[in-house]
Amino acid sequence: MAEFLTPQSEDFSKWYNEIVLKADLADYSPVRGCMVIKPYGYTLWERIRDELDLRFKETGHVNAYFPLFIPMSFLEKESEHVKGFSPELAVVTHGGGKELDEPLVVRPTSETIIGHMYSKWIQSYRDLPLLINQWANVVRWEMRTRLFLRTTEFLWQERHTAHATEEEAVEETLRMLGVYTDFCVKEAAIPVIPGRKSESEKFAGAVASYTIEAMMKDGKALQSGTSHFLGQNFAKAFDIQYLDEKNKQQLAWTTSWGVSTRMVGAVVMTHGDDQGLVLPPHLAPIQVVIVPIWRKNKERGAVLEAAKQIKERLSKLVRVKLDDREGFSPGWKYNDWEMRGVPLRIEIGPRDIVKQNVMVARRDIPGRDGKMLIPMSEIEGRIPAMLETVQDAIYQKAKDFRDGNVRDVETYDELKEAIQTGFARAWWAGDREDETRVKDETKATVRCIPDEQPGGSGTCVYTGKPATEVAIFGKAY
RNA sequence: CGGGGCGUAGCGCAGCUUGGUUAGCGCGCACGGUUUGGGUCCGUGAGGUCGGCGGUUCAAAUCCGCCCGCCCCGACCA
Repeated sequence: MAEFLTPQSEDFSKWYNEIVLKADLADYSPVRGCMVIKPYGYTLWERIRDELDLRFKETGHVNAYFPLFIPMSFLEKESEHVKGFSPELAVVTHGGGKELDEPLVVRPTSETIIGHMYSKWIQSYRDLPLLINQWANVVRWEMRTRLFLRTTEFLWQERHTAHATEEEAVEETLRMLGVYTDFCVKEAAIPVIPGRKSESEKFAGAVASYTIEAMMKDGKALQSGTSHFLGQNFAKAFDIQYLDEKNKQQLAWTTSWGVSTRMVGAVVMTHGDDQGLVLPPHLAPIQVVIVPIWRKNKERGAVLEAAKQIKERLSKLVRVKLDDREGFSPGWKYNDWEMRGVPLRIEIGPRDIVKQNVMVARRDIPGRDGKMLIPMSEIEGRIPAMLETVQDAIYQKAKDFRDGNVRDVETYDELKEAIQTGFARAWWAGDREDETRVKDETKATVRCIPDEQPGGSGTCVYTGKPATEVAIFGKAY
């Protein structure tokens, strides 16, 4: 069989680029660093978006929209924030043919403009908490870009909240990390390690950043969502104050958190194989594809009719597509849909019609092993259940892979070895400078201080100092 | 910004070293037929400022100079 894709083992990076293009997720744009998200990729993003949005609304949030342009001076109000973002800002200096009095930045994130608005909207403790989410595009002028993983413009959701007390804001920050974790596990079938960001990795302007870290199939880490406790930093900068029950002015506590189109890349690199994408059934734009088969022209009508009926019956339950394209052999279609990661394929031909069966093939199990005959009368009962089986199976597979590539290490040498193929977990008591040195020496960074701690204490893998926490180290995207 | 690679049909490439017919090949695309249980076969056809500009030459895809763009690796980042 001819090779359609560079095998992952040969060049993972090349595999990724090829599959994103070939599966029609995205295409390069004429503008450097930007991408066009094609319908198939966008539908996948819509599925991610819808699932997250549902969860946001369940946790009491509403959607709104804030403008793309932000006055430059807003960014400058929070010193850490501007320091972090200024190297990657796109700045508009002209409008309507005239130079602007004040340059506008294209939002790299919206803490500042939302902070400004919140200060207007929040007067009393009765206005709190304020919980607003927006789905938007943002622009960060990155030096090096990759489809979905890091593009100059990307889509995301950013949710910004303001609270009366520190406890409530911290609770919100952590609660949402839980929501992201739940989404990743249940919908994207991606095992993640939730935890706290180290000093040097945290968000510009945050008191503390939290993250969910996922392991890609090449052993590298992908930060797949972040949640920030902003303390009163932005409340101070934007004067977000409220009157409490005792008629005293108080500064609010704010949080922000986001998930981006990078999640698409995470799905691709967590589940994909040498045949192409493997999409989790809960997010797959097409969950079941029906491929009709006929030998002679006179068989065509009956097969197509049966295929249509199956589609009709299934379409009430799942996202199903009938591939009735002419001029492509069934084998060609099998490969095509496998490349696109469709979780289940139903093959139906003359033999099946006689026996009232259909052949169902699982994307996650290649070849004959993944095929089974099921009676046509049972498809409504069996297909949705099989989708759940696939969903669970690919999660378990990803989790086994992840767990098999996280090593507990005690020495620096062991750490260096472990991060060649995955993550290292080690006692850690280093500061910002230690982190930088570790990065320079190993190319790996502290991905997070995981929520799940062994307890007790140990010796820091780098400094040798007593440590009370373990950290996850890995090479990152 | 440093290092590497590349730019010839929609995609992937050959041709360039050693300048010389009408610039080829595979895939894809269009049409006709054949076929379809794991990437069918045959035929016909459309499609090119050879990345751009300049130079050398009787003659440039090919040699020289400058520029532009893209991809990969590194420094920065969700």
